[in-house]
Amino acid sequence: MPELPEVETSRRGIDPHISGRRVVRTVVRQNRLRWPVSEQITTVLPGLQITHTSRRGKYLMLHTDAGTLLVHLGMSGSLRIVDPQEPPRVHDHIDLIFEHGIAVRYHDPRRFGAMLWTADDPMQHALLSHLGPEPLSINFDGAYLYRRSRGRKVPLKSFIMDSQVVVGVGNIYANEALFLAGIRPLTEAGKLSRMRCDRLAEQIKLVIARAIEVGGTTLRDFVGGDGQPGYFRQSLNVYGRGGQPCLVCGGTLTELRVGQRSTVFCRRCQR
DNA sequence: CGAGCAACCTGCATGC
DNA sequence: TGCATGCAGGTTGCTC
Repeated sequence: MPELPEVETSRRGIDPHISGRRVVRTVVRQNRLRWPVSEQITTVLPGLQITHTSRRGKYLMLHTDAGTLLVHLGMSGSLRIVDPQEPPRVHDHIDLIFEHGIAVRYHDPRRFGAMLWTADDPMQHALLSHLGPEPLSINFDGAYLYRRSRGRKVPLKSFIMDSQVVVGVGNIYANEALFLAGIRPLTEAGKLSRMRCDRLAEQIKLVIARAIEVGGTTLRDFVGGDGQPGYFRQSLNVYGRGGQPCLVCGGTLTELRVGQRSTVFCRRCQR
């Protein structure tokens, strides 16, 4: 599930339940995620207060005075606020149990996610230090895209999905943003005109901002993920619609693979 | 350095 | 019904 909007929705969902609250206990039922779950989650975190939460790209951060918990949801991860007494379901790998009798429960069938502790400035962490700008920040615009894309021969879609270029543009939103900008995904990144860089940056911002808005109203109490209705799905123009008619021109949407990822676009609307 | 691709896992849809 | 296959929203890290 998680692209940037889902991660931000998850952060907003859990934040009011845990900010300012103390962790009293943690339970790690499965420590084999993408990397082994940091032992500090058991040895250091209990007793510490979560001062606040934040997000960088698709990484969630739970801050304490002694360090930061980095959480990544991978491809199938989700968070829920639960009663710690509630029996865990399959793939409920980790509980962070709080003083006031609630728990943040991490669920991840494919275990592509991560739960890592860092005592230092989290932004200096190897996973975060090379990340590109946030798509909704003023640092991300057409001028930036133009500058970064010069000389690059990769397909434009792969380029905007590169987290070193800009964070948070996953497969769904890459497809959607390119459709809205009217640009074909296989366009060589380095050949994109300055004007089209403006259009693309603008559509990336719009599609992500809208998804956060919708996710925020639909998911409210927590999560982002499994079992939740496909809230953003109804507003998708191309993703998952290969072979079906384009909602704008009626032409048949083309589906192919770009960098091993399913890619859908309209030959007529996108040039 | 850039580009392409395998790999990490499980669940689910599809087709024989 | 059972089984094999392929695919899934992410990211790292390998090879060339």
